Amino acid sequence: MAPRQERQNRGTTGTPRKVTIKDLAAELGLSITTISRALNGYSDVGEKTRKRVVEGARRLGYTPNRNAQRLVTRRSHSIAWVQSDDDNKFVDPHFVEVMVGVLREARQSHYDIVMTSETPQRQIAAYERYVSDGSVDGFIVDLPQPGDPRIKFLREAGVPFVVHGRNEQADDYGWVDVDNYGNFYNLARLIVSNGHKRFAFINGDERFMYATTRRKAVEDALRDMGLSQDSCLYLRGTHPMFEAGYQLTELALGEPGVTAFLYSSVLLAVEGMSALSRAGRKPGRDVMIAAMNDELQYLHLPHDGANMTFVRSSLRAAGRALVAEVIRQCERNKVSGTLIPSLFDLAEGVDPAAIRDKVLFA
Amino acid sequence: MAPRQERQNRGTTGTPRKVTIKDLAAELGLSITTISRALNGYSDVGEKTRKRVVEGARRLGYTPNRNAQRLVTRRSHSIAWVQSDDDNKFVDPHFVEVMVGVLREARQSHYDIVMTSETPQRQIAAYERYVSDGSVDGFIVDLPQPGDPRIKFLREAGVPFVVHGRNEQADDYGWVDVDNYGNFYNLARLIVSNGHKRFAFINGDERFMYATTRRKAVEDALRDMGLSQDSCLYLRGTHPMFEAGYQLTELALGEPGVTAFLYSSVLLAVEGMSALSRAGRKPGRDVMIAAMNDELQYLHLPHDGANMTFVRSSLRAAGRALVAEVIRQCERNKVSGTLIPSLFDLAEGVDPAAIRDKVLFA
DNA sequence: TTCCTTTGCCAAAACGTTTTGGTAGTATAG
DNA sequence: CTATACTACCAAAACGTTTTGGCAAAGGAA
Repeated sequence: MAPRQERQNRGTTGTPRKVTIKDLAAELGLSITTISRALNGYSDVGEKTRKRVVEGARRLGYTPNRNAQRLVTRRSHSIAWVQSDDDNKFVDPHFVEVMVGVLREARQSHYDIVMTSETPQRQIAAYERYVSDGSVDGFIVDLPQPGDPRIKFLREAGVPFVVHGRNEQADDYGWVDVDNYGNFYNLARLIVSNGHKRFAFINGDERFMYATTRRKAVEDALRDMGLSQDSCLYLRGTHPMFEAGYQLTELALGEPGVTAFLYSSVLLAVEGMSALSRAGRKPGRDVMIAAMNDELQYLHLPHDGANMTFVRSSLRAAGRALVAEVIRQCERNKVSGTLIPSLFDLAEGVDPAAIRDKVLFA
Repeated sequence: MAPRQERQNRGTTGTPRKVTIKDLAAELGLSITTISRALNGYSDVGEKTRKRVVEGARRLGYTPNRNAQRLVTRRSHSIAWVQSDDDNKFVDPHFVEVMVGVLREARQSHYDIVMTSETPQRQIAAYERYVSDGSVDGFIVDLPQPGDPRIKFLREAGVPFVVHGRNEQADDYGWVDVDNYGNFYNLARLIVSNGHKRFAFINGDERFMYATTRRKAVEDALRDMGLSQDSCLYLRGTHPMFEAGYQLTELALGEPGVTAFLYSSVLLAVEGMSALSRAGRKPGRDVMIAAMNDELQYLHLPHDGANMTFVRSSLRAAGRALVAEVIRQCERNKVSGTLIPSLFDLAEGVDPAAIRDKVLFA
């Protein structure tokens, strides 16, 4: 019978074997238990010993093997962000903006973000895989739709996740969102109270909740003010929102009596501006322009941007909040919603009387 | 100093215990060895048995625990992409374009992409952590600079990695790149051979290799044609390239004798176009416009885009190649460079005589 | 003195896989 | 007939940690 051999490094690479907790224990004449507990800050390790361990780890270049930690603690300290690879999602600057926040917060919290793209048909399969193979602790879900199957799946799986936005079942899960309803309700009132009899509302893609919520808010505002729905020329964009701003603005210019424009994104508004200026309309003088401003980093507002009225809210902040919430769930099993603050930036001469709260959220 | 923690007891989660290989073995009356080997396609498992195992796994919903696999195989099937969080990187559409390719290829190859952002100072520390804790198999490196410390570190660590671009030590590592030198050499010759005595070259940020390589290519082309370096009005942009295109084009318009414009990115070119049209210059008639076209998905070329001359190359393809290369290194330990093909799209009336190869790479 | 805490350390049992080195049993060759 | 090869399975070791349940030694209280 062959004696048990000490198995060595399998690979034929020249890289030296990594130093393990066992090596460090041998070097210091301590048990691996003590090494582990010293490095993890437990109180049953003497102060001198802890110092020795920390110093020894530094000297030998010891880093705990994360895969072993993951196996025994059943925690990966990673969260998955599954993207829908439909050829459009990624080129949306709104998405990139959220990503900056997500990555920044994850780094500060010592979590990893595992990014994947999957075709729309295989989305659920991707979630299923990550849930059952234990490679992540939680999930970020994007752009929820009504009755979103991803949310259904994750809820039933009983795994931590957070949604950027709210659909009709938002009581049942953790989310991060801006006050779409309140903001657009206020914007519609603001436009009307500034004397405009008819305005165009150029919305985002109605497949997504944020757009349907905004539409309803505007409709409700009109109704509450006793106005006909016809006061609003409603135009819906597609996702993402490039080009639509220009074309839909041109279209609206052909309609009679439209003196104000409400855009679902500053991106649309900027495109609309060039259609307006081409048509010889001047914002702040001939027409009123209002929009949701998501603080897209790369977008340089035109010089006459001061003539637009914005509800401003940071998508980066939303990204950070997403990660913070899902980590909270991972570590404390508590689910909550987070409303991202919004501010009104009024163009010169605009009367704020109709706005219920100038600062919606502090 | 981290606060000391007391002993923890494992919380009683509500979720049911996951089914392990042991459960499946017990269910089927087989050893865990056989289960493992059956599912991993080894030949020493009978065909009937394999069927039974696969079917049983499906029935019980068994998925191998990825963390256990990672521990024992020393393979994570993940690759890290460490971003430099300098507030600008992410908003660059070029980056997003690469990302689409990276994520797509990773999915198809069953690898995960672990994305992190780190401040420039802490970059190396991030690489160090990932190298030593075993959580990834390889790395993607972006936007190399001359003497890039990240490349130095990864080479010395002896770990698989691939660089998008080449610096002066490109023989020593795997890379994916476009033929920056050849393309810009040809573009400069093309401009001159079409009769232009003086042209503006609006380049990217010279901190990065792609920009310095392009500059050298243009200089060499002028020298090889026996022309003074003064034939080229050289203007450098910063990274990323928003706004610069407009301003630098305006600046160049103030210089005498400039009849052609060479842009390092189609993004700059589009911005330059509006400066040109504002100045009443018409591309294809008064001025010649040439640019590198990275096929940015979201960028809609203006209607008169047909009057520009492009070298076209897909950043998505580059993203895919990056992942393919690093996986190749992980699995076969072989390092190689990949040149992404480029095509010339000539504007109407442009004489291609000066181009050494119309299709640089097939 | 005796008894009870507290302090500081440790051996061993997990965690869930893959891989090694087998061994019966059957088929094939000589 | 025996020797050999192949087929189909398995027990146990290993991967590198964390956590459990200890146990001596020292200190304090009675």
